[in-house]
Amino acid sequence: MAYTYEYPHPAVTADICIFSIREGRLHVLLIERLADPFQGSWAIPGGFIKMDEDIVVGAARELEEETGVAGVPLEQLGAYGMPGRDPRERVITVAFVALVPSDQMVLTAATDASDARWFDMDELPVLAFDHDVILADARAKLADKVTNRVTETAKSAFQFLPKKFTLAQAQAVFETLRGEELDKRNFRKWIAANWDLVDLKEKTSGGRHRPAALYSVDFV
Amino acid sequence: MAYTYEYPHPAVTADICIFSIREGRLHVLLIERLADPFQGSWAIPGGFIKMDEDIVVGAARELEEETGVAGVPLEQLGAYGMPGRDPRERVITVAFVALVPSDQMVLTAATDASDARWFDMDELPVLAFDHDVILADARAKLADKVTNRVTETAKSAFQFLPKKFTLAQAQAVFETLRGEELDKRNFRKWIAANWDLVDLKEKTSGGRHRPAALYSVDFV
DNA sequence: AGTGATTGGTGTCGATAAGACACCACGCCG
DNA sequence: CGGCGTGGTGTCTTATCGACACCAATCACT
Repeated sequence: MAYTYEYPHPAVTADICIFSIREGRLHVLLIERLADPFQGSWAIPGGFIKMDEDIVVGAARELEEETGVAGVPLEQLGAYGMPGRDPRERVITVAFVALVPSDQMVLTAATDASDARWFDMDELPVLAFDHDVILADARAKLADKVTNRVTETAKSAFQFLPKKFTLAQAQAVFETLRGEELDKRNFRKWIAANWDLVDLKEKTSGGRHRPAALYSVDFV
Repeated sequence: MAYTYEYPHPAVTADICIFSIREGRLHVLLIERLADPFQGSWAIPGGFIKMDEDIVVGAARELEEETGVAGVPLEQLGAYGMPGRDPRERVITVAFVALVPSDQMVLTAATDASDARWFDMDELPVLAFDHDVILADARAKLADKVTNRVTETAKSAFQFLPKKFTLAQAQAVFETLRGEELDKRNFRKWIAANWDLVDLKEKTSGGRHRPAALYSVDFV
């Protein structure tokens, strides 16, 4: 079956920059391209938009197909459409940013037969197409989102923490997401002011150091 | 001539929200649709992306074709692609925001035979497609851009002022762009801190009131 | 039991930005 | 010459941010 148009149409894809934290470091999920162009290169996962689905829905579908993760808030980054970015045909991609908990992802990436791997953001391979540019923009957007407002995206940050967590653990997560070190006292002021922390009146034990108080978060 | 693809492709357009100030009020340029769908409705100008041009280049081309204005910084707003937003076929549009000087526009809109009109943002007609949503997003983005940073877009604000202007004139322009009234003293502090104003040591005359000092801006 | 290592936990100060707010100055017109 | 209309100025409060240093509690080891 073929589709014919009076005028040329570009292909439109949705690419999703899927960030996670693994072993305390920011990672991004990339897939290895099995076919030309850029065969063997790594690329941001994504795929073609279907004709009957909204762009963000298509992005969510691709995300679920490729990782099994659903219900994640997706933030649109923008459209990238430089001619020649795909040597086969004109492809315009709409990029999204997602932040997903690492443990869900490990599971699915393992069962998924396709060649997908987490990459440390500081050890990226050469990327296909213009995905290096997109990923850099996505990295900046992620840091900005998590830094500033109490958005859905920022709430996802707490998925990297156990239900009961210490403030030091929380600080490590936000430092990783923001890509910079934070002052301990200033961070504690910030998190107390911006999130509804519940003091569980419990303490850690077992470390060869002073026990830490445990907290949980209440979302409004 | 026809173009055939193995899989269906959406059409991709660039729509440009062209803002200007006319008689002290924020206006947007809309065109009347001559053909179905939405024949007779007003719409944001835009058009199809060519296969060999970048999206922002296509947006600039459409802007110039429809208004004669070139060299204007375009800011991408995002992609809009809800299915059914165009009843004919699947159309994904990438929206841009432009701020152009009013006098250039009057000239071109007059020579342009197509039916284009400036609309006061407070007296908008019913719009075709989902252009009401896009325009609302564009309005917010415009206000944000002009408010905060010293960007190219913000520099365009000074195009609505004569080379020699009074601070009251400048305040009126920024109030219009931001959509809110500003405190006189705070505005003067802000503009002095953020822009390189040159005191021309001249004064207005002719008003039945105290003369105003004239300034010009030096861009860095 | 003592000591050192390790992480937990706390408060102040200064700079900066933003917003609220009121009065006199000056030229023109009548 | 008086009043109308716009021009022009400074202080205070508040909130936010970042820089910055010390003691506390537990554990491991001796």
